Parts: sequence; structure tokens; C-alpha cells
Amino acid sequence: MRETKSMNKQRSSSTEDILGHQFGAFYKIPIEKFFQFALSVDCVILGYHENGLKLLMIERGTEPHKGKKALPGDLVYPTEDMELAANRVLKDLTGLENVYMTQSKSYGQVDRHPIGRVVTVGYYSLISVDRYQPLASSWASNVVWVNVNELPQLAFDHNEIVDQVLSTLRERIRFQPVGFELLPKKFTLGQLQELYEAILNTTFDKANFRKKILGMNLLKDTKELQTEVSHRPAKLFSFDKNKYESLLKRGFNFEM
Amino acid sequence: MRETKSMNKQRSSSTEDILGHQFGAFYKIPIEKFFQFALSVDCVILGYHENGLKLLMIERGTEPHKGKKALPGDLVYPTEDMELAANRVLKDLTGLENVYMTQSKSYGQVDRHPIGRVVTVGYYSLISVDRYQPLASSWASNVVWVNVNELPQLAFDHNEIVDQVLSTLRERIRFQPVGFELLPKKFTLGQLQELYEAILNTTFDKANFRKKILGMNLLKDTKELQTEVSHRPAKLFSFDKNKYESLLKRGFNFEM
DNA sequence: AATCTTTTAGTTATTTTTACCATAACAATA
DNA sequence: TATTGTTATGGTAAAAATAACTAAAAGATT
Repeated sequence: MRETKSMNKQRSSSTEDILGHQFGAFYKIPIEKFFQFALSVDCVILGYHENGLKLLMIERGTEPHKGKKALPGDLVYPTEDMELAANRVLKDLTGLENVYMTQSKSYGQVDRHPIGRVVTVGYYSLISVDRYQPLASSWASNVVWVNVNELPQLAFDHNEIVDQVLSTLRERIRFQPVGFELLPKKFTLGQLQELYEAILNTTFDKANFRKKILGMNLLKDTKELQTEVSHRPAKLFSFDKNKYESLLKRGFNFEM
Repeated sequence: MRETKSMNKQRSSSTEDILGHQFGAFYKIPIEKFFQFALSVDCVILGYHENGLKLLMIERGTEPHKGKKALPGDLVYPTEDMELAANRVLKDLTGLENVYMTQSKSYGQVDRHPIGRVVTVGYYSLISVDRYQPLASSWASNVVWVNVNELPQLAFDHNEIVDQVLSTLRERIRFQPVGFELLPKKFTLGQLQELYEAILNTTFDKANFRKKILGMNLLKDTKELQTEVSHRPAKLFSFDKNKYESLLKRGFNFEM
């Protein structure tokens, strides 16, 4: 890792325009004064349980905001890419890797953190809860799933971060096939419909929903059936990502 | 402004969990080592000229990336909110205030800037070119409008930032009434249609386009006419924001 | 008067959406 | 074995939205 002292020395000897930012900032203030931000990531980890969308939160044991729920997050190391930091947080919390993860917005209000200027970047990931199992760690007891419709007041500006992510997801799920990320690899059409209904807070006609989604030719019939149900078992389908990619190239537009 | 030294002292005396990030980062590294990021903003300032979407760029006079075009941007002051910094850049460059501006993504690759760890937040704003007039400043000669379809290789990761903004805009303009921000307060339906056609790279049937947009009841007939045209002058309309807000509450969905 | 383009008011065919209906299939269980 | 609950499947029909097109009056300039 690069040392702070040598970095400062390098900066002090730099020309006034090395950054290419011309609007005056460091004509007045030495350049090293600008290098006093910290960067963090906060993860909105969404899963679909029992007919509802939930997110993983931790309960804070210390001030500030002691006792409140907060998004899992961490500081980014000075030599770490932020996507890496977000994936690290996710993996430490859930054991999961290579899951759907997207950057949301950044939050940098001057007074958002008492310790100093900490800018945080929001990420959200969609996980299939059948793959998740809580890791046995020191903080494991503090981890809870919270229904997105029953969010309490969260620590810091985390309510704002979550609200932003949810509204992005509600837009995105209608035009991008991301809903499948929240289901097991193999799912029934009923489960898919329930998921859409829960997230978009509407209802669909069952027959029409089936026709629409099957008509897209994005689902692969796994030839397997649901088990342990006291009625005719539903077929299990899987999302065919390759098919989607190839349809995309031909101008296909997903829409629900 | 807060002093660096006193901030470091404060941090050194803090408990290990004051940030509420539990995953180990500063168990290994002193907290002040995390405060060595700089934050910048880069602005994608979009305007609509002569049937094309263009963006304001500056030409770099110094290394790195000397001679290349770059997005206007600046470092964020340690006690400045980032939205404020973005608006400052916009105002310094164009003289404009209170224009449509939205945060895009953040870019924080470790090696994206030679001087140190600089994380940049992308913003985009939509301006009406009839309001813009280049300010007479030291950098004024370096400012150029570039057609979004003829972008050269830009400095840093600015191509990525612009591409992201353009793809967001193309999605957004279909479902949010943001296109009007790029037109003068009063515009003809022909201008509006050309704007949509340029951004979405399609064509619309004129009669159908008219019916659709007028059917939404979002446009106010200003009772004025185009002037200085050698044919029947078109009516001038304006976007009725209040009307839109009230329709929104009743569940209206804008879509083009 | 000729020209150019907007405005306005249609029509028509096609496609998509929405709301239904009916019945066979099938696993559990009573 | 009959009942029950739900999925699977294959419809139909009305309503709404979309797309493609036609026609002509209006107004300003040349």
C-alpha cells in the first residue's frame, strides 16, 4: 500500500493544474488539503422471503445511532476498488460471491458522519435466499431480515439510500430481467408472479401473466416438478440468460 | 474549514467501532489512513443544438491527457456538499443556476488518477441553449460543444462517464418529462419531435406524435406563434410542470 | 399567386392488453 | 376411490393502443 507521507510529498511538488480542474479550488488551498475524505460502501442486500421483499440489516451496538438498524457497509481501503469493497461486505455477511450487484447513488453530505468527511457509495444486490446462510461470526447475531414495507428509522442517511434503491428496483424490474436473481435457480411461474406482484404492489391475471412470460421464450422448462405440495405440482423453470443475450442483440425488449 | 491535524487527533482517540463498520478494515489499519481520498465532480452538460444532442467539453492544456477533451469538473472542498460543487462547476462554465441536474454514477478505480486516490461523482444537467452564453474567463477559449455521436477519446475515464449518462438519459426521457429541459421555455411541437427523434434515434409519425403529446394535457398553448419563418408559423407551447405534478398524484404515467 | 409547412381532423388496419371461461391433469388426503 | 386444491392449457371477445396513412385549410414569405 502506498504511504501517506510519500503521497503528500508527491502532491506538494505537483504543478497547480495537474488535476486538470480549472475552476480555482486549489489555487487557494494546498492540494493535500483535498485528500482528507474517506470512502465507504453501504449495501442494500435484497432477498425475497415468504411473499415479501426484505433486506439484510445489522443492529448497531455503539454510538452514534446505537440501537438503530443500519445497512451493512465498510470503509474502502485506500488501494481497494469500491466494487471490491462492496463485494467484500456482501461476502463477509452472507458468504455469497458473484451475485447481482449494482451501484446506486453516492451520499456525501458534509455532516453525514461525525468522525469526518465520509462519502458513501450505495450498492444493491439481489440474492436468492435459498443460497444464503448466515455466517457464524462475531456480528452474526446482529443480522436481521427486515421487510421493506416495515422499515424503521435507520442510522445515518440509510433510509434515503434504501428508498433510492427500492425506487430504482421498481423501475428496473419492469424492463430488465432482474427478478430472477431473487428466486432460486428453478422456480414456478406462480412464484415469479408473486414476486412481481410483491415488488410492484399490483396483481396480474394468472393466465395472461403465464402467456406473456412464456411468450418471451426466456424460460427453460427444466422438466422437473415442484415437490411436497398437496396438489398438482407446478413445473419448474429456469431463466435462460444466453437466450436473453441473443434476443437482446436482435432488438428484443423485456417488459412486464 | 476544519484543520487536518486536529481531525487526525480526533480520529486517533476514537474507539474502533465509531464508524459502525464491523468487517475488520480498521482493526488492521489506523483510522486516519482511510482519510486520504479526494473527491471530485465531473459534469456532463447536455444541450440540444441544430438537431443534435451535444455536450460541453473543455480541452486540456496540461498533462496528463494533454490535448484531449475532458468533462468540466473540479475537486470538492472538504467542507462542501457535492451537489454544490457540481452546481459551482456548471455556473462557472455557463453562468447558469437552478437547472436540471442529476447525479449519475461514481467512479473510483484505484489507478484512475495519477496524483492519488480521486473518486469522482458524475452529474448530468440538461440546459436550454438559448439561456447559455459562454462566460468570458481564462478558460473560455477551451470550451467546445461536441456532438454526442462524434465523441473522440476523452481524458481519464470520461468516455465511460458520458456513455453511462447517455444511456440513462435515453431510458429516462421515455418515462419522465425531462426532454423539455433541453428546449427553450416556448417551443413548437416540431422541435419537440425532432428532439425525441435525435435522442432516441428513431422517427415518429408527425400526426400520431402530436396526438399523443397533446392528449397528455401537459402542454400549455402560449397563444404565441413562431416568427421569422417563411411558411405558416407553428404554435408555441410550454411545459406545464404544475399540471404534471397534479396528474402524477392521480397515477398518471408519462411515456413516449 | 405559388410555395412551404403547420395545423387539424380524420380513417383504417393491426397489435396489444385485459378480462374472462372451461377443462384436463395431478398429488395429497380423507 | 372420491374429494380437494391448484396448476396447466387452450381458448374467446371486448377494449385500448399503435401505426400508417389521407386530406385539406391556414398562414407567412417570396
